[in-house]
This record gives sequence, C-alpha cells and structure tokens, in this order.
Amino acid sequence: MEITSNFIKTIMEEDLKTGKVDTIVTRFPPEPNAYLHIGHARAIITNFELAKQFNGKTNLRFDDTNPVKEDSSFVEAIKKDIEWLGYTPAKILFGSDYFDDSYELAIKLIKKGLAYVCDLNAEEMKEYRGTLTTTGKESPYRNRSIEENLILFEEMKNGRYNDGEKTLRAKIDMSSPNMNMRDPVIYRIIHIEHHNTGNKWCIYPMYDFAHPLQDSFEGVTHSLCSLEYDDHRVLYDWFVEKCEMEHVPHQYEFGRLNITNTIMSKRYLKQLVDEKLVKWYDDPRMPTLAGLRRRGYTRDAIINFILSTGLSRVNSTVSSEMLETSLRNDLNTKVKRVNAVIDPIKVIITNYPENEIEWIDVEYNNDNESFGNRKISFGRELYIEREDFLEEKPNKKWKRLSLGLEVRLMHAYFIKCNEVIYNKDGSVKELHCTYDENTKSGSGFSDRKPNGNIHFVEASTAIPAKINLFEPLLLDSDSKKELVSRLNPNSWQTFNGFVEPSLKNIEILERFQFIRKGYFATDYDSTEKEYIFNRIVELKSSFN
RNA sequence: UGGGCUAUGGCCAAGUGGUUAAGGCAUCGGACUUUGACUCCGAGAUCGGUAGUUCAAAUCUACCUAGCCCAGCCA
Repeated sequence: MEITSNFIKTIMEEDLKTGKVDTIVTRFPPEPNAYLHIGHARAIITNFELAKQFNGKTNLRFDDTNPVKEDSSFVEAIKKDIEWLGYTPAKILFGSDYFDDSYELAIKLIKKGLAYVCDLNAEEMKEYRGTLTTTGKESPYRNRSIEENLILFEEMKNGRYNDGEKTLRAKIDMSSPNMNMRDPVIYRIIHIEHHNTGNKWCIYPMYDFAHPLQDSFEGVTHSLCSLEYDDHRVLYDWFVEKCEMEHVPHQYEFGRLNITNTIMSKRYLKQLVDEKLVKWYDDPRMPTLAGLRRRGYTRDAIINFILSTGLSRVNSTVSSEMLETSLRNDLNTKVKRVNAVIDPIKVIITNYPENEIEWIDVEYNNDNESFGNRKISFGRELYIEREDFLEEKPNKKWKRLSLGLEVRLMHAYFIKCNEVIYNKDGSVKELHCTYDENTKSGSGFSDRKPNGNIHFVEASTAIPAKINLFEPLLLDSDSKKELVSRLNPNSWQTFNGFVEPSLKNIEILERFQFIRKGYFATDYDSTEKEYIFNRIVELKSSFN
C-alpha cells in the first residue's frame, strides 16, 4: 500500500517537476518527552512514506530545545518505535546539535538590528503583548543599541543572569494581528542540565527560532507539521530569510488524527501513567505504539490504517473500527487462526460413543495457503462459547445454538440441542446435544442448512489456558472522572478457557477484542513471533 | 470590522470548470460458507448556505453560517 493522493504529495510532485527541489527531504521531529502514540504515526508514516515514494530521505530529529521537559529515556523509546514501524532514518539528530549555530545566528540577528535583549519579566511581557483584539505595545528595551544587545546576550550566555531575568527577542511587529509576530522570544535563560549538552548552555532557543534553522541546515525541503503551526509559518519564513539561510525549507501543515473512543492527548496518557492506572506507557491498554505493539498490533496494520485514513487539512476523527479492520486484515494473512473457547460451557453429545476421539484434518481459516493443515479433535464432550448459546432464538438473525436448533460445529458435525442442564444459580451448566454423523464437514452433505456455524474444542484433549481480554481505553470524555471510572479492573480480564491441542506450550493467550466477528484466538507463531513471544513473557510476569 | 485555517453521504477521503461525484470504514439487503470472518452482488451524497460568473461549477467570485487554532520565557 502506498500513499495514493493527498495535497502534500501533489505539492511534492509539482516541486519536483518544476525543479524547485531535486530531492525530497523530510524529517520527523518529536520532542523526547513522552512515548509516541497512534496519532504520531500519521506524521511518521507520512514523512517516511512520502520521501520513500520520491526516492528522498527522512531524518529523525529530536526536538530537545527545552531541557526542563525532556529526557533521554524517551529518546530510546521513540527510536525503537520508529524502527519497529520499519523505518530507517537517513540521519538521527538532535536539535541540540545546532546550539552553536543558532547562537551564532542569534548574534547575526542582533547585528542586523533584528533582535534585542529584553528585561521584561513574563508577566510584563504578557501585558505588553496585548490581546487577540488589541495591539501590543513595544518593550522599553526594544531600542537598545546593537553593542549593548551584543554584550547583554553574551552575558546571558555566560550565566550572569537568573532564569527569566532576560530574554532575547526578535524585533518584528508588536501590532501584528498574528500574535506570533509580536516580538517573539527566541532565547530564554534556563539553568538546568540538558540531557545532551550537559551544562554547556544556560540559554536555550525557542522552537520557533530553532526549528526553521535546523530544517535549513539539514536540507529539509518539506517540513511537515500539524495545523496549529499554520500561524507560525510566517515566522518560520521570517527567520529563514533574516538569518540569510542558504537552503530555504518550506513548512506545510496537515490535520491531526484522532480515533473515536480513545484518548490521545499526551496530557491524559501521562496522567494514566502517573496515577498508576496503567503499568507504563507500553501497557496494552494504551494507544501508544508501544502499547499497541504489546497488544499484538502489527506494523503493517498500523501503516495501512494510517494510509487508508488519508491526509488533509482537517483535524479528523476516524472510527476505531478502521484500526481494527486493518489489524484483522493483516492478521488474517499472517497469524494462524485457531480455536479457543474463552468462557466455556460443556456440551455432551449423547449419541457419540464414550472414550472415543476423532481427529480431523483441517485447514486454517486464513487468507494464507502456506499455513497448511492441522488436526483438531472431536469427541463426546466438548466446550463451546457461553455466548454461542441462548435457550430461545431471540430473532431470526441469531445464527448460533438454541434449544431445538441445529448448528454446525466448525470443521465437524451438525449438532442439535435437546436439553439444558442448569446450575443451582440458574446459569447454564451443560447442554445435551445429538450429532448427525452424516453431516461431517467435507462430506458434501447438503440436505439441510444449519442455523449457523460455531466453534468448539474437545474437552479431554483441549489445553487449559488463561486467556486475556483487553478492553481498549474507551474514553469518550475529557473529564478525569470518566478517565478513572472507565479504567476498571475489567479492562484487563483473564479467563480460564481452553484452546485446541495444536497450541501446545501456550498458557496465556489473548483473544483480541476487535476480532469480534468470529471467536478465534490467535496463535502467534507467525511473522510477529518475536514480539508475540516477548509479549507473552511480559504478560506472564504482569500477572504474577 | 483581531488574525489564520477548514467545510464533499454516519466516519475518513479523492476530485483543481465539462462522463451517471473515486475508494475505504460503518450500516442495510442478498448469495455463499468448515467463523455472523473472508469473498461476491446490491442499496445510499448534487458537494455547509445564499447569490453570482459561465454554454457548463463540488471545483471561480461575493456574502453568510458553523467548527478548529492563536494572547508559554512549551513544542
């Protein structure tokens, strides 16, 4: 699958055609202050795929210009996620690699009379900036001489001032209707150790200043970012122009991706971790890439999902079903589908001989012929899924077992339910059924149609297994109350179920909640083997 | 009379003046069935509104409406 058509691709094609650029260079610039989530996947995949399609290249650049928020532990996690998605950055860089350069360029701006050191504190600066509907007023420090600015800025760099005491600002236009142009701060004082540059610096460039310059240094041609930076583009261009950058990159904005019933904002994900409502950012219930990976999502499912949602200048909210569909389609070709009964009720086939087991050679129900066959067993005592039985057929759409009705046991025979045995509490204990030996699967029997197909496992040969069901983060409200209440223990439930005999050595399985159109657990000896194996190990330890 | 952006079926999204407005997801109807999966048929929009320009507009213009973003020494 590849990116079919979107406005950025069109721009790139045009730029290539007109010779505006020779090679497409993009970059993915995460701030290393959290784990990547599925929303970031849109930016990652767009940047990498687009460059790939045009034989260009993509850098990974950690945007680490604010040491108070960032941490190198996130750097590794982010690298791992990108690698997992199958992308190899042309270069891996840090914003902090350019601190010397941006310092020099700041001096250049001062010398051109386009930047000044300002003594206003944060509160005063806010006052002077004005509001959305009123213009700002100029700082009293705005017209310091170039010489004075040069000295003060150097003193800032040398640590003579405390945090917040002075800033370096671009001299643009305090009456601009675009707030970003009202003399934005380009350097601030922060006396804190930086995870990359240590204590070398106590002044750090702001995003708006650093970013366009970094893009330029790296030869980025198309700098993609989200819609909220639209207002910043004019500033972006201003810095590139005024700093007289040789290479001129261009910024293009696209809409953010949201998914229904999922929280995606960094703030809430952090809250879940901080309040220990989840174990960590890679908890399988989290919509982070690491969480989805642990949960069994494949890279292709995620990439196909992102590509199928397209890209535009609209912040979109796509249905979570699309994500599930991508996964189901991908798994269907990669992961063998096998029988597992998660919440069993016993079925006795009263007309089947005791102590006899029949082995049936069956195909996997996958879109992958290379999987070959395996054997499943059939006998007098079976387990079926509790939800596959209702005493009375509730409506004509019910395609499962009911009293007096006949269904096909997948790969085996038709059975008819004759009697329901109850527990004392009124719940169903077991079902007494009869089978029709003429109806064996593959025999060509076609005299009558069953009321559906259900799966089963044979009781004596089935392997007991703990089967996990993860409920995804289903949060449709921003309120904290909602956040907490939805994260009940049931969001991670373990059932004592049974799996078919071919699944030896597996004690814990997941039945993906999203494979709801069918009742199969997945056996993981597939292309995702390594991850799956690791996940099972992790899960085991999680439950101890 | 702050500025910017956006508006195509339930959800995404192609379409850049000229066939019956692609496709995916979801839904409904049907066929098939060793999963209600898969597959296969079939169903649904006149393009936020209004007025213009034009032989011809979702595509151009004007006005209107709605939604999102911006007043961090965050990114």
